[in-house]
Amino acid sequence: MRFEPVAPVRAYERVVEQIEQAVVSGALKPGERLPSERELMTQFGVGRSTIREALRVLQAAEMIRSRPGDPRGPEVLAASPAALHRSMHRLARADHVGLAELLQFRMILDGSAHLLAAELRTEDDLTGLDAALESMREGVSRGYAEFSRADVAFHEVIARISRNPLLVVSEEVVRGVVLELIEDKLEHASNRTSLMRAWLAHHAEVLDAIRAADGGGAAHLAKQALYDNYAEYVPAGQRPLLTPLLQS
Amino acid sequence: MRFEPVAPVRAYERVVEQIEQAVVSGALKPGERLPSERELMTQFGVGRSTIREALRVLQAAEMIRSRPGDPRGPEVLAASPAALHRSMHRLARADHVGLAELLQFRMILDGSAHLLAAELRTEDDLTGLDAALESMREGVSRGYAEFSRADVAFHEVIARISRNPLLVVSEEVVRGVVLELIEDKLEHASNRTSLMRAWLAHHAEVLDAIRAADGGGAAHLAKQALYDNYAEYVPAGQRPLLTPLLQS
DNA sequence: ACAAGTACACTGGTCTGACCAGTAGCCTGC
DNA sequence: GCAGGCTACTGGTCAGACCAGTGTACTTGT
Repeated sequence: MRFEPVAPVRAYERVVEQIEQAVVSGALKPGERLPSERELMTQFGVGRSTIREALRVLQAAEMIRSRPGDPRGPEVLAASPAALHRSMHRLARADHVGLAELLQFRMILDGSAHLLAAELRTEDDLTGLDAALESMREGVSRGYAEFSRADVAFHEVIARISRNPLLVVSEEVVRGVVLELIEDKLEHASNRTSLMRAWLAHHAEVLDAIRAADGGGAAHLAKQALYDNYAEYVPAGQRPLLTPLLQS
Repeated sequence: MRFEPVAPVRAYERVVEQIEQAVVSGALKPGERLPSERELMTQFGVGRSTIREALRVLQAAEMIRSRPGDPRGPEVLAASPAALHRSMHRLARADHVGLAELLQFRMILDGSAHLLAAELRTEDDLTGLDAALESMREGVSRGYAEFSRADVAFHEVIARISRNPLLVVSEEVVRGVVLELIEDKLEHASNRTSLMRAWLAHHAEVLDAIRAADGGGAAHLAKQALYDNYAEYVPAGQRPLLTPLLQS
């Protein structure tokens, strides 16, 4: 017989627990309102600071939102990937996670997203991709910022077609962190126009593979493109981490 | 010229921002201590309730931990996947992320981890895997709980060999969430011994592929095993989401 | 009758001050 | 040298207060 160590349970944790339970059980649906802090304080039988700390925790988890002056009370929010985004972002910026690991992870996610997109795409999806590619083409002549935004939009369409929110969020986060790490180096790139043309050509190729429902081909193109574009920023000693992904 | 809507910035948010910045920039390393609440209150020039709400937010993000009575003050924690786990768990229990998406994501992660492991494994890694497999073999006769723990250990070794913390953490989190979702169904499985034997055989097969440095083979085996074991719990209509991943 | 404007009751955000139980380290007494 | 108590702190909680802001209901002007 072993005994478990007991942790003291704070009052605000009990409050969080009860409210969270009400939300995940569906007793409180998104859009509904919590009682005001002063009302909660009498219902739970604790002081207002305790209630407020509990609400802060729930607010940090994107479960509720409170606005000063609103007599209807704090609002229950729908589940959103924002909290996932934040915690993954924090983890990715921590130590032991360098550009090599991020790029490796992104190759995995991007490759899989392209594979799924090629297999699952509908006709509507294809027209959406056509439109995204078209605005990239326009973006070439309208400056790097515009082009970059169109590029992001293209990737988002791909991720959406794969119909997996986890994939979408993870890829978005990793892409953001990668760009943060190398944006200063990208700034100095002199031949940005030719880079944009190369990117455009690559996306056209990917779109062809997706249209042909060639999942393996699309995945390989995506991973190869990431490698070609970013591997130069990875320390040479770590590049062997990336090459195995290019084979499949 | 467009103007952005401005959101009122709360005092506690500024406090969170500054402390978080100090942590991610490395000015405050894990194990170090923050000043006491009363000291922070004078440094930031705000009241204690504001400081406490900020600390609650940071604590909910697993960045700090405070114990009453400790004169050294709140402790800065190392980056941990706990927050990621919580937010992914919450998202998984919400709509739009069901078992199908989780399993799909896990097939991607697990497959990639096995691929990388097969390509990057050293001799030491192989002996580690042999040991893990051996304790699984022992676990068969020592009950499901023991076997399950050895199974988890095996997966952790695989993930570690792939040398990518993001992959390790993501896989761990997704595996945990998947198990939570179906653990009640697994409880009732009558033929657990034969299930364990099948799992064991599969792991031996995977280990052979890794030993042979056959990345594609190991990845395919891993994904196929996940599909074989868990697809029955996925609604039939969503199973086509999983099959494309088995082809590569 | 209706629109515009105003008053009010209430919201969340913040501060102050207080009390409590508990801890870590010092400091005594042996 | 060491066991035991002492003390100055810690975080957890509560109570009460003030403020700027909001939504609503009511009043007012037309």
